[in-house]
Amino acid sequence: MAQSDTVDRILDAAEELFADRGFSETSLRTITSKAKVNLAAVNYHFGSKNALIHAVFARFLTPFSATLENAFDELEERCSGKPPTLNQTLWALTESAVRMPQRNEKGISIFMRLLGLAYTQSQGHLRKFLEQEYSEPFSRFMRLLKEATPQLSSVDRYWRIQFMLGATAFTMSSSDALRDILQNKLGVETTVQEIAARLVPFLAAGMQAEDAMLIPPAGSKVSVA
Amino acid sequence: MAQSDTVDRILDAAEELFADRGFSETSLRTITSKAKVNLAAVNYHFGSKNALIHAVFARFLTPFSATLENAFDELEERCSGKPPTLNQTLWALTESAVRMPQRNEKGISIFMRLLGLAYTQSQGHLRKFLEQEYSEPFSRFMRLLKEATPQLSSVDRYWRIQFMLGATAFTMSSSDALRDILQNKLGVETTVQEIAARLVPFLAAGMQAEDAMLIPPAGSKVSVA
DNA sequence: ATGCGCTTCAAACGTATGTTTCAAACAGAC
DNA sequence: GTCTGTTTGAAACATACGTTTGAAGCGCAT
Repeated sequence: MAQSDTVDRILDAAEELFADRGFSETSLRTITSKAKVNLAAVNYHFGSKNALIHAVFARFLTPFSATLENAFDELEERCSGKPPTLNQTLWALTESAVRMPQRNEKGISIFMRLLGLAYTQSQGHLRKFLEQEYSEPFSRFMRLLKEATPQLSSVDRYWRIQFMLGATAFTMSSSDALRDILQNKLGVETTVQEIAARLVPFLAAGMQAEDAMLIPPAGSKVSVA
Repeated sequence: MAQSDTVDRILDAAEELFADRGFSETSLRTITSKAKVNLAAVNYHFGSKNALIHAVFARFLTPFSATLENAFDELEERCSGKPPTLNQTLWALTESAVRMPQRNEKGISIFMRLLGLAYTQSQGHLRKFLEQEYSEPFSRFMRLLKEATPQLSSVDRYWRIQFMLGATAFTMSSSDALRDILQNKLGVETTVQEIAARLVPFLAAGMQAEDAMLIPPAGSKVSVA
């Protein structure tokens, strides 16, 4: 090993194990054992377990962030002034995720699962890290969404964006389990790309839903057609 | 304390702490300290930490399950034979959740957050427990959804239901935080009921979206209107 | 008052975790 | 070959966890 692939082996093992079980549920000993490196190597190369978690995210988020910026650049250029549509914006995001160079066949699935975990499990340090490092493409995505849905009030748009994030993060964070269930129940194989392809129309339709009743039916009975 | 409110104090503390941080991240010592009971009380009254987790879920899921069954009964009776619409079904669920008697003002938020955790964090034992104990109302909800969306394929419906669950669980699980952000950014007050009122149309629209492309546009460029 | 379940309590147990230590192994420059 | 800075190795460290223990406390029927 010329200049030590220890770091990469640790990152590979950690990435997969984190995606499988979450962060607190994955011990350094499990990681180093899977990576076939010494236990102390993690603290030697990364400093701490939290720093390792950051490194795992940085390794795929940094190139993804760049890819995404390029996709947004192309999109805005192609639209030459006119704001891109909602579908275009969502697809730009999806394509960037799907087309990321993957280390292995599970790459995109792990990628999504980690993103979901980042949202649902982040205990402070990770959230801070992600906000500080990757706020720019996130802000840009928000701006594009705003321009693509001028008919929405700020409040409506705010909540619907939350709904979109929720559906995405939640689905992706357990997509392996969900895929297994589907496989057993209906005998259908599903790729992450197909899930994404189903998700985008769902999100776009929800985002552009007619503004319905703001207050639920007064009585305890439901009477909405 | 006539017949010991220790059990309830433990359940209250555990419920809130679990919702805040997740299961592995919440220690029995934190729970018993917040509940102001002895550490051994958990194992004495519940047997184990996993059993405590089950008890926390059972305490709110059992009455909710009953409320939901009633709501579905009423709904189907009112429709007298005809399958209820998607909106009606979603509203029945929403109303049941919102109208559940809450132990405190954070009740519904904790309720949702725990449901989200159950989905994303469940390490086997919890999932098994929930599937065994509450499969009936869940199946019934699924059946109603199926009848309300006959135009969807089984696979499409399956994934869109996951999207709905995700948007709901995710949004509700952090609705306190999200409400605060909205309050600060746009100066708007929002109740959980209003969030639900915005969520249902979003979900209904997504659920009934036109079946769009199943495979993303072939080239690297996005070209969907 | 006594005895009997049930509950609480402080303390300990065994195990697992993240982290540190320090000597050994190693690679490359001279 | 020898030295030097870097990386690995086995072992230990301190801490936190879930769980168990056995004595003390309590309410209550007798």
